[in-house]
Amino acid sequence: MPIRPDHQAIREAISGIPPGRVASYGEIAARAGLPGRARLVGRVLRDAGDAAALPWHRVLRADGRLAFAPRSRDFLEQKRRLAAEGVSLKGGRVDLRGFGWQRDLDAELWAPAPASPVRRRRG
DNA sequence: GCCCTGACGTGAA
DNA sequence: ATTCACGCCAGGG
Repeated sequence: MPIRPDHQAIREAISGIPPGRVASYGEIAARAGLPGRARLVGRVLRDAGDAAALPWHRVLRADGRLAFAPRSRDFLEQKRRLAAEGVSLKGGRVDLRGFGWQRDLDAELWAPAPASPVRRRRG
């Protein structure tokens, strides 16, 4: 069985998603050093199956929707596991601004304006 | 090798 | 919000 550095990197990236947070396929691919290879991430997960101790439920599409058909067994299972970590779906999607692992730049800028001006020198 | 199908992403209409 | 067209590329037939 030839080694698959790519797959390994992807599995590691997935393992790194903290509980209660989620990441998109593309994000994982990028973190694994494989930008643009979102589909490969899906492939790896399919191959891995439920047996692998990977937090597969924390991986979803870039728009916050789960990758499975809304009434499929897998969809429900993923939804259940996410709920168990406090991640909920609203309108069938997860709010990436709240649960995303690497929140995007817009989100950063949107960040609640510091209630108090940042580092005021002693106030 | 060619064609089709994907646990995808993005931009345009 | 939806649909479409592409880009991507590993596998299966």
